Amino acid sequence: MSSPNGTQAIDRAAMLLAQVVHGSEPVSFTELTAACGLAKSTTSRLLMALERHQLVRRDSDGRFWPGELFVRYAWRGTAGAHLVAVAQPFLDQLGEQTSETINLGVATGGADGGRAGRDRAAGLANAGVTARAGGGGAGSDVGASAASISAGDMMVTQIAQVNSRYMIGGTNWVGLAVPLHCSALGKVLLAFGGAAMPSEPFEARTPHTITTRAALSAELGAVRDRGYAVTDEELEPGLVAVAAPVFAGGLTAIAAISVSAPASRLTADLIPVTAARCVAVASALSATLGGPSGLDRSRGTTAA
Amino acid sequence: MSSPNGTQAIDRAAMLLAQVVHGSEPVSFTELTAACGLAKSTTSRLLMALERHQLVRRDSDGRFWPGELFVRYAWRGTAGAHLVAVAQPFLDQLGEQTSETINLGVATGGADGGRAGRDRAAGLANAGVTARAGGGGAGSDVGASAASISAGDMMVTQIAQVNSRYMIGGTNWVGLAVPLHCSALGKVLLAFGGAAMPSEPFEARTPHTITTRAALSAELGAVRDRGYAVTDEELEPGLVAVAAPVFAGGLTAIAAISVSAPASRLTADLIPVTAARCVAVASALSATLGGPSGLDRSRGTTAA
DNA sequence: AACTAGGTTCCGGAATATGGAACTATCTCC
DNA sequence: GGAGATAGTTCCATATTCCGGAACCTAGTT
Repeated sequence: MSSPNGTQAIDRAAMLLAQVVHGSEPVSFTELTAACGLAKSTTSRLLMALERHQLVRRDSDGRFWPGELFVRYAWRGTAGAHLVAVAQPFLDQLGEQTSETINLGVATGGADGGRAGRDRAAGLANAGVTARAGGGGAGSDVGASAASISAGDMMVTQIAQVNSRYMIGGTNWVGLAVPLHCSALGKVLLAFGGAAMPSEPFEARTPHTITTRAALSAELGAVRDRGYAVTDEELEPGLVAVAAPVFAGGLTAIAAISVSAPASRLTADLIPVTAARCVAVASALSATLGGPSGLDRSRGTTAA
Repeated sequence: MSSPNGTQAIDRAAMLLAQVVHGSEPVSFTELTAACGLAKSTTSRLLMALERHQLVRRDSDGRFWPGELFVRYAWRGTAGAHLVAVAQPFLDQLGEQTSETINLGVATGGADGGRAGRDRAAGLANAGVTARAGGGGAGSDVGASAASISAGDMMVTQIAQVNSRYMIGGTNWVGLAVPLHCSALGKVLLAFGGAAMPSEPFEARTPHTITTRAALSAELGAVRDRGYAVTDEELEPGLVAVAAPVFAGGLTAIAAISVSAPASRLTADLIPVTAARCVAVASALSATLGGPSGLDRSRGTTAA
């Protein structure tokens, strides 16, 4: 009835799995039965099967975490490539809409920089919690002294690109890292928690570059309000760009999507509509990645 | 018969999923039916169910990749914490065996450093391949110019710890980053591809610190041969440590586990046996994460 | 146009998953 | 310390759900 596909068991198991992987908190057996509306016995059987296959893991409190298969995948080093693969159709779509250069960027660098830094930060922040899972010995000191690491600023690296259809447009920027304070991608990551504030002084790439922390903070507030960032000849003379954040189920942006064009084409009147398209596409990607769509970040738990 | 648990469908689906996530290459439908020994119709039904739930993804060639749920998880930022959680029981075990300070370390930092750097590197290296998945527009330039990013050396950051049982032992090093060339964790990461070679000159932390690239290269060769690294008062006078690599299904170490002690306790005669324990535990963790156990890295595909 | 490869849909049959109830283990409160 | 509540697993008869062979479809090849 509910599954006209002949895959009821798998649909249910996948539902459980999604619940476990989705939430940042570990989930209890009872919460899962309730959330998925399954009988206790069924839930138990399914979860034990998932655990057997390392798709979920149980801590000593009996709560469920994403299993070893997920951890392995995350550390395998292919997640970056897969983000590009997942994002590509979205970037293509934006490219078709705008005809301009589209980029996907992530934070990198810093002494404890980029994704590594955020992983580590999250790891350390949660370590007090997660250590409990160990069950046994001395894990209690874990979690102290996390904040002291920092030197060298983060940058934003462009990891995928769709080329402009015009003859004048962005060259190939894939692999290129640029400062956060003067790029649209960077401003978005800063505004939405995807990167740490760089240290002063800010390099003045052009006469329009924002060079003070106060001015940048104000700008980031505006970015949060609008939901997108703009750089108007702040990185390179004649280059205008807009960017919007990509989320993956968390509160912080994991990446950003930008549209870049010569100032002569991306004029002031065109910026809002272009930015809106950029935001829409970034939101769609976020939704695909399980994040809250756009700026509508409010829900707590999933209902039945 | 095969599944005495009443979860045949899920066992089979999990088997398919493991095949897809395990391999670094995308897997074709036919390969999956063969590898799992299932009927075409069954495989088709199961895979469609998995795809519906974003557990696998199909590219334009019809081959299967890990799904959005995995990508989302990997970028959610909790993978670091979960590595700690998964590793903790192993670290505890090693702590009980040795009574000394145990650490789990990962590479961080560098201008394109740590995990971020490796993700990016992998992403860029594979982008030519994965971009095809996009189906549509201009992805062909993607993949060029990857190698040019580097400035500032990587370090190794300790992300979990088990304390020594002795009164004299390691203080809390969680969150602390140390140079690669003079730490056992760092040497292991360097030897097994988990970190990039630092630039000269190497800081001489003690009179025993290795300070030349040639000497370090030779040492790393020895580390690869032995399967573990030793630092004998090279980081701090009186501090001796051994470390072994952790793999997660790839060729490069994702982390390392170390045993640290005062030189007076971890004497030359004790080093081999302690190192052997460290290697055994690191291999066990690698196995849990799906990596080849220890140094025995040879198999290609999984058999039936 | 016929053939092959790769994959999906259909359908009857029966193996398999289901869920209520019984059971065990752990807390909590009196 | 015993009764009761809470959390989760095992059991078992039932029929629902999944299985797999065969037909079918779509592209690419000769």
